[in-house]
Amino acid sequence: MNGFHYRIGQIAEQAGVTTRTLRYYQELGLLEPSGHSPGGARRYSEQDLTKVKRIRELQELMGFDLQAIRTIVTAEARLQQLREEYLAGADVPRRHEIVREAIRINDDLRAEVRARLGRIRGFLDDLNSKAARYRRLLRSTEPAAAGR
Amino acid sequence: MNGFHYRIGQIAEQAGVTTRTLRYYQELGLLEPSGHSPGGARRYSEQDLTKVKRIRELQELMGFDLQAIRTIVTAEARLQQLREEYLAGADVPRRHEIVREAIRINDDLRAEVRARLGRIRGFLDDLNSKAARYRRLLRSTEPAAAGR
DNA sequence: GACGATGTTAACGTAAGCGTTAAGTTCGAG
DNA sequence: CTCGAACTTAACGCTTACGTTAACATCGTC
Repeated sequence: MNGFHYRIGQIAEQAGVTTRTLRYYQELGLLEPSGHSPGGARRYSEQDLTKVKRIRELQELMGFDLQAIRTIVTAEARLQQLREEYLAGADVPRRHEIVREAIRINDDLRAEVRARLGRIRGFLDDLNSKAARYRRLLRSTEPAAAGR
Repeated sequence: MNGFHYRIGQIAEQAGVTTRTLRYYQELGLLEPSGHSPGGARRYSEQDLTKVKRIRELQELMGFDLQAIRTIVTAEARLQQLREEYLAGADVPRRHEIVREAIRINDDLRAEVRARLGRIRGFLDDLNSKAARYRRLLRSTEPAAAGR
């Protein structure tokens, strides 16, 4: 059902990384390919591609190292696992446990993202007021120029 | 007038870095101490501390490497130089040139910061909708619970 | 079934950003 | 003037996140 027909080179290109990077992520336990060819070559799914892009986002936008990212994606994989258990009709206490953990991880991450967002906003505000100052300075040396 | 009485260890502590980091920044031409003691020890000013913090912000918030940061802080140092020339009564075309360059650098940086801000916002939106889904999932398995 | 493109593992290499150590010098309080 | 804390340069070390190369296997198209 869930197809995994993509080769490593294709996923690498789509994600904007190299094949080395994908193998390295696997080494770290960050991203296991969804399947393998008869001969043993890695085969990836579209979900895998999404995961790679997510890892990159966490790296570039949040500046996390791969160990921290592993914690996050592991938690998310657990939720995926829950969905399967859920569909298979797992016992309720177990479901609760996993969802609560997912919520906790998600909330932590959200808090960090929000904090970062705030800091960047402040940084941008600084830049904006600097920009205004620069332009005032420019106008003050060029007082008689009308709009063009 | 402009005092530079701080020792490297004090600045390092204030900025949350080590002395090694400050010396490394100097190696890279990122931050020259404002002065020296008679014996040759580095002496920093409060402005220097501000610069260090700025470098750290560009590193942590924007993910720039130190080479890119060097370009930015160099441009800002040029503006500082302008102020001195300005006060000394430099010729107008030169002032224009430098201010325009400062504006260009500032605008480029602002564009990058805004882009990053947008991406992080999108990322946060994703997390928020995920959070909502998780909580719905939790409520669906716990239908009869009132507020506690 | 040939064969070029693409894949495999294993190993060493590399750049950035400092950490650490060594061996000596200077600072400043008493 | 002394003496411990803080500084100096110089050099090698270390971690992360891959890049690169070698030597070989497999894929899939003709």
